[in-house]
Amino acid sequence: MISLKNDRFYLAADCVVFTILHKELKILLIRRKNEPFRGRYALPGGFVELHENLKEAALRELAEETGVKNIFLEQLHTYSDVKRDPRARIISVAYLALISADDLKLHATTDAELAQWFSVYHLPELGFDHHTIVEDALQRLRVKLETTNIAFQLMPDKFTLSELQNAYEIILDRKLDKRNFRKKQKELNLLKELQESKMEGAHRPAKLFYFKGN
Amino acid sequence: MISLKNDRFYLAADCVVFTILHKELKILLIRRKNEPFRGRYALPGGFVELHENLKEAALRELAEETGVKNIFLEQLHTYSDVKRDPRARIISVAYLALISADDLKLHATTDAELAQWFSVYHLPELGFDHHTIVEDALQRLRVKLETTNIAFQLMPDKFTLSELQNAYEIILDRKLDKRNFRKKQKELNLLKELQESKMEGAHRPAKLFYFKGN
DNA sequence: CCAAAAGTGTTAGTGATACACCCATGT
DNA sequence: ACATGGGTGTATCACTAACACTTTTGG
Repeated sequence: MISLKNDRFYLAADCVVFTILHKELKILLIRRKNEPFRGRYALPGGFVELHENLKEAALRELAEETGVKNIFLEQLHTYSDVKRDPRARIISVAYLALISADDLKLHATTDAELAQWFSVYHLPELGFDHHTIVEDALQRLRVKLETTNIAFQLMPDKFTLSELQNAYEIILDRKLDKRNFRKKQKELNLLKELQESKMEGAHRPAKLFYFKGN
Repeated sequence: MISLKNDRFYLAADCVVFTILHKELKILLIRRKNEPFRGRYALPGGFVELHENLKEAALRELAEETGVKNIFLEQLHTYSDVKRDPRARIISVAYLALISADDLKLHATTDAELAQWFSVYHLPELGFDHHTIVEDALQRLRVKLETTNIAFQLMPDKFTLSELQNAYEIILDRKLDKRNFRKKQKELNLLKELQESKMEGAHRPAKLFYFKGN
């Protein structure tokens, strides 16, 4: 896309990709190579092409910029302020994306030099209206965490109950009660206990579970 | 808009306007004067213009097609299937709109001949993907009804508790317990009782309330 | 006095919260 | 034996659900 015209709309799909890494809730940002906001960070994303729908565009952009596939995507909101992009009339459809830190490592690519993970609590300055988008996404993530099974999108295939609880605590930014958390998980009946245990550190090994739905 | 080109995107804002009328949950549909789907019904809406954002476009279209102003609007979802409009690549951003049947009468306009209210349970065939949009909107309305104060957007300024309960029952499509409903409203403390009563029919007059927030 | 909708409390059940100790392991 | 995180049950509180009769009016 060399030059943008002022007699039409352009459509972009931008992704707020969350993961949990090093006990922090992180989002993926890309350092911009071009104007506007050259050198600043922004959400991964780009222009939708005429032959694809929005979700396809979001998946394609993510694959190109980060190498990630099979990612969980949910449409968040569409941003349309007339002046949100100085170049032209660009409408951005934002997606909430979740990925397990495990899956991440498998897909590192060449383009990855420009991509970087930031704690949501220590973001750099972002281009466009991307701060607003990130806030909306975080809010949505929290609501969904407490009302759906979305959390498992952030977990590896096998995980311990403490790891799961940690994920909740990190996202909600508050402590949860261990016994109540485990009781609830048992009642929800979404997890299947494995025979394996996770051995690490000088303490009792933790049982591993996987998400079986119901 | 005479002819549409195939080298670009067009943006539309479409509204699912709910109201409660004659004890039914209704949505507003417009009979199409032009191809495609000429003669069929479709959601009110139209093309976004370059100088306005999506919400402004939705409000403008509603005003033009129905004369309604000051309506409650919330962005619902963006629909982008490549083939959703046979003419060109048209992306539709759908809005959930709520209006009190009272406010409605005040704003009837000339264009209104083409606009008509239909029970959500007895819709005619709709053009485009508008059936999907309506279903999504209804689902969202129900969730919001139970988690926010959105219901008051559908009520007149003054209303009785029975009228409010009726609105809930009509939207959720199930009976609610009268005593529990009233107790909950009292606890929520969002209503202010007026001195007036509503006298109609051969029975005890009902106290009127208005929504004061908190 | 009859019909019709308004109005009003109590009880049981279910889910959320608060809280403290023993267990299995590595060093 | 000690340090570390894993694992477990019970009591209280808050919210939801079920349920029936009296009141006020117009006709």
